Amino acid sequence: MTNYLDTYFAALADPTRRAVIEKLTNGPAPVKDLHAPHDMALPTFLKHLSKLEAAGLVRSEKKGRVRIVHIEAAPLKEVEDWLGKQRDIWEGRLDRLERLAAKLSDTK
Amino acid sequence: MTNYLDTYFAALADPTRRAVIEKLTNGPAPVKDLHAPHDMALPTFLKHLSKLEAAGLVRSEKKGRVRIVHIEAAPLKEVEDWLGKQRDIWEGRLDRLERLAAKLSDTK
DNA sequence: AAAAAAGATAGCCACTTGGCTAAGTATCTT
DNA sequence: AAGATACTTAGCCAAGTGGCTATCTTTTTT
Repeated sequence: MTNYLDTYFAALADPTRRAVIEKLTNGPAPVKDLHAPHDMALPTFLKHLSKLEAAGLVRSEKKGRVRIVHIEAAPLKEVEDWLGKQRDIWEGRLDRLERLAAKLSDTK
Repeated sequence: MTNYLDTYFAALADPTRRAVIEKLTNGPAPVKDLHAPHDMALPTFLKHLSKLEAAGLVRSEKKGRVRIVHIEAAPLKEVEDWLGKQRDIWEGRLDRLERLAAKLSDTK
């Protein structure tokens, strides 16, 4: 039962990788640009990138000698949805079934 | 610059720990009950719990020989907010400054 | 007072992670 | 054709993670 959420959360549990995501929300970028602000060796940075890509949070294509990376929206939505669902419950909101039940008992 | 988000995401990057969070949204519970559905030794499970508590996603007090665990809402909200912020940008929505700029250039 | 219940602590292990350097492979530029 | 650019690959390492068993300690229960 290894959920995709595992890899999503794991991929986001690192400041370097979150910074990459943040930058990519402004549009695709080549590896070099993404690497520039991070004070670490390129191979180290590439490991972060490939972890993001393995998780499916990011995709990339190579054009010439440059690799262009772009964000993948859907997974982040999934993570957000999981969190939202938990919040709905702990905030005491009713889920659909409970709403329906409440409605039915109202009209009786 | 080690953000709290690091530990939040890391703590949530495991199905056992997310299951605990899910269960706790329905209210506080003792360690035994939280452990029951998970097929692993208690000490192993306790490590997961203490990781959740170290991250601040959960708190607990001991009453007699039982430890009652309850969820902490604020951190999950923070995680959700970070994700929401990213989505706002990649969906092409404008942030406050940009809205302001747009407004100003409209009225000129 | 003894036994059972509920955790806590200690210590071991295989595997992953995040960092590095060194060296290789393409693809432009000059 | 040579040199510079932009990655890529390989291999090493220390620290962290998730799992286990065995052994306490502390409350209840009987």
